[in-house]
Amino acid sequence: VLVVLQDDSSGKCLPRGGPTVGAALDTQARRIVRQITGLNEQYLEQLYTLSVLEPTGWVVIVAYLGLVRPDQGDALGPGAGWYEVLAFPHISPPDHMVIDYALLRLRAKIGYTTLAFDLLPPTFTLRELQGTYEAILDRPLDKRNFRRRVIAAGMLEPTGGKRREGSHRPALLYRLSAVLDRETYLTPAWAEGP
Amino acid sequence: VLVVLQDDSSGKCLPRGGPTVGAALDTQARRIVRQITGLNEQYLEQLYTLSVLEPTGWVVIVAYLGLVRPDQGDALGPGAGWYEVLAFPHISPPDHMVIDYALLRLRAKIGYTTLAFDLLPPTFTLRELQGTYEAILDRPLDKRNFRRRVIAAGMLEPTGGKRREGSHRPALLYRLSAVLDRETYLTPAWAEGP
DNA sequence: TCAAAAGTGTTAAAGCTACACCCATGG
DNA sequence: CCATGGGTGTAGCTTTAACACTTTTGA
Repeated sequence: VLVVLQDDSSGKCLPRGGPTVGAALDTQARRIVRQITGLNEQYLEQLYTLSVLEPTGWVVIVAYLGLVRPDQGDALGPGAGWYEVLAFPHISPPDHMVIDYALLRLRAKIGYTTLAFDLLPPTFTLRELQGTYEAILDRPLDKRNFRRRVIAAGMLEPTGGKRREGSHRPALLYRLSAVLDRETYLTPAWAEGP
Repeated sequence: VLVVLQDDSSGKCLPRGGPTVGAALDTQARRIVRQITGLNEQYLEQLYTLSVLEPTGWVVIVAYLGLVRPDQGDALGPGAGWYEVLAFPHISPPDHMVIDYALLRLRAKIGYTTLAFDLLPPTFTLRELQGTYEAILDRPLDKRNFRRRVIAAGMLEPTGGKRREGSHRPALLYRLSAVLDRETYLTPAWAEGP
């Protein structure tokens, strides 16, 4: 599990952007992701708003969590790089807390949502799905129990295709079932206007 | 379950206050609760930050959820009143969403935290505790299962006292066990400075 | 034929739900 | 002695965790 950090006057920090007049918060967050990282995030969720006492005065930061599919390219703009969340370089305490909290939320949320699918291509093998969960939770999962759970949850549809990749049995391909309900997400998904 | 609303130019709205320079967000939230309602909240948690397009331009609102013990008085300042969350008067869409979301979070969170105890006096009967859960969840709970669960969760300590109130068997009194861990709260509890 | 990952069932333990009666008290 | 709310146990069901072998393929 990697996180994007950018260069800062004194080290590394999370990508950050100033406000724009005339746009909703979520829109601004998407803009900042694109401008600073050049990435196309698959999912964006507001995390927490904190106030920080900086040399110039109090600053209010609205933190967001964005998920990026690794197969969508990982080229970053200048001054930015990917870092392991479990061993990232020294950053400011507020940024550190935001990352810790993002990981906490992500870990809790993949348990009752389909968030993990936002980190995979539209079609994938069960092993890839399990690998995504294992990377986020940072612990191994039992293959049989895992498969039984995701199938029982009705999240999967077989595409009918297979993928051969190596000298062994090919894996069946699945896609996320169309009948996911985002109502269990426990995050407000309200329209904020343009 | 009641919510405080105050008078607004065109109806009712959630208590709201402008920013103060030189204070952390949580501190400001506490100040606003005290100033507008005069209440002493037992618990305060940031809910969500939304941007709203008002006649004067975009406004960013950092919404908080505060819990108030009913036994701590319910006298409100002028222009404010208590309303049933399940049947409150017409309010603006953003305020409506904040209330809906607050109730959603509260309902989810009493399941894995000790939040309900913030709505009770330090010492209480099991029936009072169950009543708190039932009011929040808006459905009846089984007495035996409820008692078994809260006791198994190790949340309770008998005080040794009883409470007689009526022509029937007196109820044993409990307090919240000192060994609660707030680490399951899934909310960042970071220090923001003064 | 071998190596390597894909796929597949069962069993035991824990947790959850539903449900009915006796207990202590005041009037 | 009766009305009232306080307190208690059990049985069926569902969910979870642990665990090992067979299948298909390319080299």
